[in-house]
Amino acid sequence: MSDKTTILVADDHPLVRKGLVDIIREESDFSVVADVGDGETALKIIKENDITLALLDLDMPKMNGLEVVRNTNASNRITEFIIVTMHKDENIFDEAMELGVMGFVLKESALLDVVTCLKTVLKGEYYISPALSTYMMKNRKVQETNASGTHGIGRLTQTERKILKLVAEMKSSQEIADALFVSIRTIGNHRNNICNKLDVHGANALLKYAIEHKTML
Amino acid sequence: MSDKTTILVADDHPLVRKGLVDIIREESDFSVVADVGDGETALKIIKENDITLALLDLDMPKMNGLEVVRNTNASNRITEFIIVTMHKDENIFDEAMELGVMGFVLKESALLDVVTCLKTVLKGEYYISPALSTYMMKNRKVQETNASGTHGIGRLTQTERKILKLVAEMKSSQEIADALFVSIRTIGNHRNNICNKLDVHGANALLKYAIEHKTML
DNA sequence: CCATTTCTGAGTACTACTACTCAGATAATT
DNA sequence: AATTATCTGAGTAGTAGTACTCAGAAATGG
Repeated sequence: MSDKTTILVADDHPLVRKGLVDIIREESDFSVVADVGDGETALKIIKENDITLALLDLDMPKMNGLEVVRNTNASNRITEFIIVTMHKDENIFDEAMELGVMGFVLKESALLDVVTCLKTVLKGEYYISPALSTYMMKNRKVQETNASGTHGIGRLTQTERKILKLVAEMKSSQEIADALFVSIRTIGNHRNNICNKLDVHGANALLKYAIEHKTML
Repeated sequence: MSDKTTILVADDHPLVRKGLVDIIREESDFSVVADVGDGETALKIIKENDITLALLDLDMPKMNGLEVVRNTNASNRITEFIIVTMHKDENIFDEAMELGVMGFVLKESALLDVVTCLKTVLKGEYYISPALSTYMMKNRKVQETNASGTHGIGRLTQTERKILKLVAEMKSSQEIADALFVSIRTIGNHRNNICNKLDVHGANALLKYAIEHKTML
């Protein structure tokens, strides 16, 4: 046994998986110890073996890439995760960042970018596909606003924030009322108070606001 | 007179215009016969002269780049159009494609990419900034779905899909009506037809659906 | 003890969207 | 020439959410 970096590659598309494995094998420091085609198998291997880097496709049978991360996150993990995906979905990107995923690579990137990503993550740094830099900038901006400004969400009470979260999940007032065991009138009042505190107005104003700001809820 | 390719450059920002003209002048096959600062002048020159390629900024005084294209589209035109813009707006991109624009370049691209774009369009091929390839892929996917699948978005018409996109951007029916220059009743009917085709029902059903599926629009 | 905040519930008016029907104009297809 | 699809516009009814006011109960804090 050498001190090579152990890598797991998970992608349900054989051709893509082979491409990934081949390009990684060309690096002498790297050792692909497993390549699998679904999330469940990937999770099993990660839990039972000493995997340094796990390269996970987002769309996989049985368990997607993020679910794999979520299920290993609980225990003390030594594995770092890299998500590979075809789609630039901002919500998925946000969720991946929250889960501590260190690499996020689009399949439209060159294969060599994947190697760059692996090396970067191994150094403990983030590697995000350039095409997603927009999202990163957005989040940074959000955090700044959140830290400094008192205007908005910070002034909401606990109940109000809970309701706003449910609104962001596209629940109707009736559904929220049922979930919290209160009258729909109460929810209506809370929604109004929230609207006033956040200074949002007009049709579906809360729903729109909640969706746009759900990352800071 | 030689048989050089005649080019018009339109951009209201003098510095950008100079940069574009300079880089194009370095190509011996190309001849910049006019550089102007607003859409109206650009349109006039295109109509009265023999312009092969028109490089149009999107945001210009008096008449924007797409409006210039729209106004020359009617007559038998010999000019091919390339739109240059700062913003990645999917709707504008879609509209440009519908108008038959052959090139779409982001200002964040390298200047040399513009030359590549000009040469590509001259060959009769499309040139789209790589950063916008996502949008192109989306459209392709929609067409595939359109051909095969009967369930969902694929069955929507172009207008319906455009409206659904605007809904996903949280525009109200009134805003959409204004944007598309039609009655709000028309938008209402389209929304209803979309709801039926997608089999979604209830309050804000379309908005919820549009937001959840906006990646496939 | 009193004041404030928060949560709860209700009444009322208005607006936006959904749900349904109808219909004329246009363009493409058979 | 007739059919079909699409886009356009309108009418009408019902529902959800916004906007505003009022008010009682419980908890917090001076």
